[in-house]
Amino acid sequence: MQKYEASSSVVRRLPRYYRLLKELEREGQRRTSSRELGERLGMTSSQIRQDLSCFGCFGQQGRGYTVTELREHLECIMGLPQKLPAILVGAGSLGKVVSENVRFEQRGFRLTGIFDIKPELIGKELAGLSILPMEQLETFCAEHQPAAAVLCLPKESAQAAAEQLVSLGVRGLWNFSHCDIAVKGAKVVTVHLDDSLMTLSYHLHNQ
Amino acid sequence: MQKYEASSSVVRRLPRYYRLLKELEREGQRRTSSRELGERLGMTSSQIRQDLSCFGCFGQQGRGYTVTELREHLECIMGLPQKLPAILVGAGSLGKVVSENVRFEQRGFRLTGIFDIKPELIGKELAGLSILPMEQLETFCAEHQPAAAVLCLPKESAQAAAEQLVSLGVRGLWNFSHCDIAVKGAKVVTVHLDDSLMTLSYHLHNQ
DNA sequence: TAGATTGTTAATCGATTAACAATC
DNA sequence: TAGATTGTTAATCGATTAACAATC
Repeated sequence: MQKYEASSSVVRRLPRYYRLLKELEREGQRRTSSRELGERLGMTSSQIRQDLSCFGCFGQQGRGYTVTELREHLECIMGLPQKLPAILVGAGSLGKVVSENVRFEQRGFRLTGIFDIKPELIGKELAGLSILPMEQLETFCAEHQPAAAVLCLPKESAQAAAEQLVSLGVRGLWNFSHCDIAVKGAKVVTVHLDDSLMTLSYHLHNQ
Repeated sequence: MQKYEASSSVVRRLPRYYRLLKELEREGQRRTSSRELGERLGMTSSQIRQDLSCFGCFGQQGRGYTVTELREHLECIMGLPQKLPAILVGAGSLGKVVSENVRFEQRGFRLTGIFDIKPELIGKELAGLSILPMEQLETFCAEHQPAAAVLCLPKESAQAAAEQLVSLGVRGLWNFSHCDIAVKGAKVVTVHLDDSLMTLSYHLHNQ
């Protein structure tokens, strides 16, 4: 596994590049250039070349890039083929939508377990998995070694659950709880829907 | 309505400040300082003072900030009390969760209408509103003048719906469709769950 | 008064853009 | 060969951090 040196500004843009390349593939386009990519994304061709250069050389001077080839390279850079085992903690309405709507298999993960604390949810099926009680979390993790966990918990219990998960070997958290989480030894990516909506409010308020 | 000059880096941090201040209020704390805020958020006190200075002077030299006062200022800066009328377009599973879980009233908006194209959803209730058919969108907008719309549509129909909404007077779009949207005359804030998950994959893949 | 902390100006750092030699 | 476009180095721009006078 190759390691790269890229700033978080660069990493945040990789999925956009990936999305556009898949779109170009659907449109049947074979080759492209940093100029074309830049135009379609509303950014400079310089930035695209600069970003890609963090990871290697994927084009040909004078000829540009092969769409499929570049798309595959981006997939590998982001680790999408690895399909790391992941679990979902919290099977309420939000957890349900996330488990059913997010295409984990195409995004680097494989959902292998779903947990909730509520007795009435245990045994119900979600995304093809039977919801398990939190008491089984420890033995499940020992057996299946999930690398990541999706947190769909109320904010009061999120931090404690995060710490438990990390102690059980989880290295990445995708956090939907309405709070920030701080844990040592794991990467946390938080989705703050409320923050996103507030920035929209800001922009509408300030012209 | 006062206009401010703040970069998007600053705007993105405002909700975090706001969240922390509400937390401090819950903890019963009266006063705080840029040093304390910075420590709790893992950033420098300089940045916090610099960010706030885009909008005015909210502290006292030597004494810091009053928690509640600063929280109220942030609320006004982000326009949270304005409660702009907003509609939801697309009442599928994602739209359902968004309408039921997002606290629009505390985030600058008021949900006044929900629309879907599927006949079997029309008339059903969601977030206290009866789902309306898309055919009524135009007359509804003429009457209620929604300032914003939440888009929970498949990516194929998102762009066209966005354009229609903007032509009907909508000035802001909160986009959950799995695509980017480009419209003139409106602010678009897109929530790319897939992108967020891919950055987690990237970080786990690259150590 | 002495210590603390703001708001702001200056210095530094990092990210974006421009330029260009290499070469397809 | 001439035109196009990469990968990379240099220049510019913007954002973050440091420093400090003002003052509570």
